[in-house]
Amino acid sequence: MNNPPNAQLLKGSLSVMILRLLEDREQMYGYEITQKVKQLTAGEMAITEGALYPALHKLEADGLLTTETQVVDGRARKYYSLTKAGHTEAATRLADLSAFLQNLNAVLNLKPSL
Amino acid sequence: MNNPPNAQLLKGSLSVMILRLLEDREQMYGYEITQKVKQLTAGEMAITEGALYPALHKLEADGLLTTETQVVDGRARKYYSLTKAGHTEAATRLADLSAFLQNLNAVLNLKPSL
DNA sequence: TGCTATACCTAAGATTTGTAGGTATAGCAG
DNA sequence: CTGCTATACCTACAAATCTTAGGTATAGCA
Repeated sequence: MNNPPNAQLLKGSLSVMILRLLEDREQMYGYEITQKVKQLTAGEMAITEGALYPALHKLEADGLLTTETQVVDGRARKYYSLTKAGHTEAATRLADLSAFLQNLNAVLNLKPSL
Repeated sequence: MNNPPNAQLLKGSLSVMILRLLEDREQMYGYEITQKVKQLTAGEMAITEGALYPALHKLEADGLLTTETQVVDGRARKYYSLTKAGHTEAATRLADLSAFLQNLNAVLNLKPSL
């Protein structure tokens, strides 16, 4: 009933996913991000908290995210949202990722010169 | 005239690319792989030797590749080819990568529930 | 009382990669 | 013949990212 943990494929995509999710929803907290990713991938992809929280802290330290803590139902939530620099960076990284994936596909499909 | 080195996007794709290239060409040597990747991506992607050679050695140690050294034009070349286990592993990793990319796309495009 | 879900966090280690070197031959330009 | 570029291999160290494996705490249900 439990899907296997993520393979170690493609490290480096986590922060891009975080930025993209926050582009779309304006404000999210950590646990919500883990659940959203599970939902969007039908449970096939799971973000571990040991990766997520350090990544969020780094993005905040880099000035791309700001935080606001709220208490909901007796539990603390730390909401993250994009700064102006975060919006810019999100666009840049998505473009970079898109270019990378095109190149990756060019290598894996091996169309030319054959 | 020199393209910037690869961003740190998507670590973990190097060994998959190696396996895929060897699926297609049966036999390649290290330097040839770096040139092939440059060619396939119009110079946009460059595999560094500091990443490539350790990766090749690991794949060989894992029993996925075998080597054969030849001297061509006075220079030694170390040709790599897939073992039987290497062929199997190549197929597995390509399938895993494909699944991962679908999930990644599901997160980045954010279609459902909006 | 205990388990699950919610919600945050960190430390230690593994893995992968980039940077920065090193060695050596061949060939061409000056 | 000297120096530079291309070819062809390699390693060591550091940086970055992620997994594993914990820890803390509240709420709710069995």
